[in-house]
Amino acid sequence: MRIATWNVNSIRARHDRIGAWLDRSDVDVLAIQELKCKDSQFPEELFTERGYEVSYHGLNQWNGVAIASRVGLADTEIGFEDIPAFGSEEPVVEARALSVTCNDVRIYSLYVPNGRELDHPHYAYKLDWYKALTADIAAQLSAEPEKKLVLCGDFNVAPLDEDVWDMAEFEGATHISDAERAAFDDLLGAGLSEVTRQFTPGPGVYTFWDYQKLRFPKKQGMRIDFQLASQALAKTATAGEIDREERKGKGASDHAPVIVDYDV
DNA sequence: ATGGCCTCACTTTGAGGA
Repeated sequence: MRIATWNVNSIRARHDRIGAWLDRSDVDVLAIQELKCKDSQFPEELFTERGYEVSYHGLNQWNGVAIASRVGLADTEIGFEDIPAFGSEEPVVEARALSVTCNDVRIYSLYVPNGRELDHPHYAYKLDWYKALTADIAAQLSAEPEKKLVLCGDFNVAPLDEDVWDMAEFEGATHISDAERAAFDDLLGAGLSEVTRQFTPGPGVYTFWDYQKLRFPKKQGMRIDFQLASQALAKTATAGEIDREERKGKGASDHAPVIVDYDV
């Protein structure tokens, strides 16, 4: 079973590139983040024409998550237990989490909040979001230790110093702070292993390159997109890759697809 | 040439991204 995660940065702007990528990537399941559209604008035919079922959740021009599968797709859940809301006036639960079951594997598509600045309310929201997600996953794996489950997504944390091109550039910035890295580690502590790094070792290996300042040609990126699998699933991982070819050329997303093959 | 972006919307500037 071949599973990919990809922050596409607008499913409408990326429509043709996503179709071409599906045609050549041979993935069974694709977890998508940053749809940047509401449900009524979602291009279902992009997936159904290729034999994929698809579940999606988009509220407006921000965020949005989906999962497409050609090996079955059941029990769609939007959000997770006690998912935090954001906003001071009228807090809103954003479209950042969706899960489905494909071929007996519970699969999540997650778009973790960015955090913006260390002293911004969005940063506290990001940490709260991690905490609630960790509690939900820990409860599931505690109740069912052999459950096959994988969190796919844009985690908006660079767990290691080598996951950014220059730590000096990130002094005082989000994505590399101790609290964010601790939140990511705590999530792993719920019973998950990050399965992509073993197949794509660094340094200098990234999943995101900013559109600005020629970050991609200069090889200045960040590793922030991952697959976190429960032990029962992680032990079946046989191969993985970051498709940085997909970052090339006009009209690319700023994130590359991250693919893992599981022997299930 | 020593800086260089992209997407969306009640667009023609501002917000958000990371």
